[in-house]
Amino acid sequence: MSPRGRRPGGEDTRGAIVEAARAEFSRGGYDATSLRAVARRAGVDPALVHHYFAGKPALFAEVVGAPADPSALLGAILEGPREELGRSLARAFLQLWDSPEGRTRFEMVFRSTASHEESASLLREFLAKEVFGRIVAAVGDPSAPQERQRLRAGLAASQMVGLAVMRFILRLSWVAEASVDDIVDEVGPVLQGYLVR
Amino acid sequence: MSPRGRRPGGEDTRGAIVEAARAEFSRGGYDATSLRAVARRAGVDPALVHHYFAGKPALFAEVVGAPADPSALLGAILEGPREELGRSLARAFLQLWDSPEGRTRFEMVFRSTASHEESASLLREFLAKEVFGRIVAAVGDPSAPQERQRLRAGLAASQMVGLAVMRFILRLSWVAEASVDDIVDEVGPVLQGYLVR
DNA sequence: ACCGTTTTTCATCACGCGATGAAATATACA
DNA sequence: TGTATATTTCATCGCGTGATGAAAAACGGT
Repeated sequence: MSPRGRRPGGEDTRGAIVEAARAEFSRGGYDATSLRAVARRAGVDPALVHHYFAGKPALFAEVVGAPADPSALLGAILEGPREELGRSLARAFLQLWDSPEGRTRFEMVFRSTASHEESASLLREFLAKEVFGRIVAAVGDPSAPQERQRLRAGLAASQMVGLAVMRFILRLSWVAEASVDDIVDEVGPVLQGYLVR
Repeated sequence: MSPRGRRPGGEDTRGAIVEAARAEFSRGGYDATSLRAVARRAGVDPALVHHYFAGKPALFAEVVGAPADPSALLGAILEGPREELGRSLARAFLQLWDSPEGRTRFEMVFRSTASHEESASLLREFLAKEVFGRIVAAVGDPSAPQERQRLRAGLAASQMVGLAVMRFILRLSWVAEASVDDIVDEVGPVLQGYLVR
């Protein structure tokens, strides 16, 4: 490969490794991704990956830990008109995931979640606390018991997760090839029904 | 382990291997499951797995290929009263998956789907053709373009898949611990709205 | 009682994995 | 210039994997 020793130009090798890791993790998930494959893609010796990151878990944490955090996005939606909440949510999530990086991030998290119990816990707690907990708190409908509200919020989340699975993982053509607008027309009212009663 | 040679009693060793494989595939999916782990669980030498099955793919095919086929179930539902279709579907799928073996099968297929592109194609085609294609054909609403109907069927499928992911994989407590009746009350009308307009 | 067949373990092979410590080279700063 | 430091590859180790061929033991039919 390259000669030994430090490279001439001021290249961001560490960044290249992270980028390569993101690509590899997003196809195949956690277990199926090898440090050697990451190194290969980054054009780098496997030992260098170990030099920068303590091990595979640390590398994974680095990759998923740099979040385009959805809190801001969510806040804006929750302050919009209440009768548009379902459609706004649907559109926001779809646009978030339809971007190339969002899509990549979703696939990555999903695949790792499926194959790695630890990731599932992380994602579960994040979703419950940071996303849907906030929604429940914001659009609270006092006429229903809290249990019911939470179930409804969970089902709204289920609809979005299922949608993403169909569109990005399973790629069922009826869903994968539909336009964002058409999907928002259908899913918006459903979310509205779950969340604002 | 055991002495060499054939075992005394008329044990169904092949069946034990299949059972062990089912258990192992269902936790960890395709890639993360090793033939050695299957053999270990079955109390058998790894080479014996190879004796009965040509290799890992063949073993996997054997395990997922024995289907409790949902066609019959589906047929019964489609002949029931149309205004109950959403609730019937929701209840049927939930009961199917809530049984221990159904749950296991779902986890297995899901994990393999997530980590193995080939499985995703299989599942996609099966869902489109055998399940939701039939629903669309049966409850066809001529006032909407076929494209729209198919999107709606796909979204109904998404809701059920997402529900199962939340309940069985992510185990978000709000959804995982709810009763079947409560979920049917909420999801039934949503499916009804997607499918029968 | 014999012999062919089936079932089972044993002993390997080659390979890819994650990890580690040492060596080589470029940069940074005095 | 000289020397400390950061960056990078090299050479391994030990382990688990999927696969294969041969040997041993029980069964089944005659």
